[in-house]
Amino acid sequence: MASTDTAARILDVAERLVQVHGFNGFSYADIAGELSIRKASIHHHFPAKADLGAALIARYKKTFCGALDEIYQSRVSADLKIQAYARLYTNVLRKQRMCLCGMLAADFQTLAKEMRDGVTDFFSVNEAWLTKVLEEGRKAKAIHFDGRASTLAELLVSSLEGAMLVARSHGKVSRFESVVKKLLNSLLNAASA
Amino acid sequence: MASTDTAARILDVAERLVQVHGFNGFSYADIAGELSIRKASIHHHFPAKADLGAALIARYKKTFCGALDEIYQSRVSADLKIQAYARLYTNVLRKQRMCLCGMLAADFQTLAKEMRDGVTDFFSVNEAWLTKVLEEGRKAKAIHFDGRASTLAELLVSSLEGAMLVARSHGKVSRFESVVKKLLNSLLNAASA
DNA sequence: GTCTATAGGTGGATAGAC
DNA sequence: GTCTATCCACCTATAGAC
Repeated sequence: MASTDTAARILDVAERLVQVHGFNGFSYADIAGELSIRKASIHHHFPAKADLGAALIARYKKTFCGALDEIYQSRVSADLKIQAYARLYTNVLRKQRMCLCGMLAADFQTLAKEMRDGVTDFFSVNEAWLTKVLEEGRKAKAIHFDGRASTLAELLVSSLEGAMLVARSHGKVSRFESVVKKLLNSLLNAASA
Repeated sequence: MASTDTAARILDVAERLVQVHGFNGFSYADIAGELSIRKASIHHHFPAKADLGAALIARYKKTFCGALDEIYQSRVSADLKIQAYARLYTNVLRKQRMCLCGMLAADFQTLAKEMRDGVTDFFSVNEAWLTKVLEEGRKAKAIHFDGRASTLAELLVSSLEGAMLVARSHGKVSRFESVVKKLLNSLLNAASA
């Protein structure tokens, strides 16, 4: 249907605008201009901007979780799974974008409750996935680390989001890549004390 | 003078607003309302919003660099200097704020050139300071790490900024603290391979 | 579903009196 | 230096024709 198609194209443009300019850095007029439609048409699909934002988060989360499932089901060692996880971030940065939810985390205090909950949940899902992979990897002796896997998972998410954030202001993907390489080497290959 | 005083109070309020809501998440009306002055008075001190933003960055950088100097001049070992550095971030987060320049890094694509340059320079200064401390610490055998100090410095800045960003959406300082503890333990106390 | 038209408000910014 | 008054562009959102 044209309806579904329009909604998807609106989400595509809005997603990029949020990832580049932030949730308060774009307007319905920007989307309308790019798609050569009227602002009112966007309101038909997403009555309020918060509705659009919530839909963006839901779709992004769904796509991201699909990628996580795919990585998890690939029968490779845990350290390769973590590397594949990091590549998800690299691919976003290559498009000169920030992670959608990382960007929304910056805008957090200005968001409607539904959007806030979506952002928080996105990070929780990521941390839960990493925690699982880390624990299994430690059990299988594929990776070595001390302490709680959940803390290490939180550290990985934090560091990857932060590396994207800072790298964007330097305009260098290479900087992100060297930092991530260092991060994974230090955290996952370090000999247990 | 009342002038200087007013300008400083404007910067105080604006700084908090940027750190909490982002550069595109507040207006001159918000500042005027809090200080019970008129918007025109703010324009007298800072004609355009970009002028206000540039002044915010300059002041923040100056304050931050002062703190860095103080830490550097304290005659403690490098690992304690790094810990003191991390506490600078913790103190910001305790006030329920994001690092000013971390927030502006999210808004980066929407900023005027002067502001962009200020943000980029803030990170460069931080990384240069950390690189110096790390190299001296390695030489003195106070800390141990492999590879280039500058890469580790970039990783530390990235991770601290990211940990603030994500912790804010969880509303927990304790999460930030445990992540930072893990980060410093893993990176600075790891046995050299 | 998409459009025109418009409401009702807020954004940053300026002119000029005091 | 601060104010009142105002400009105008833009914002989110809605009503109603097609």
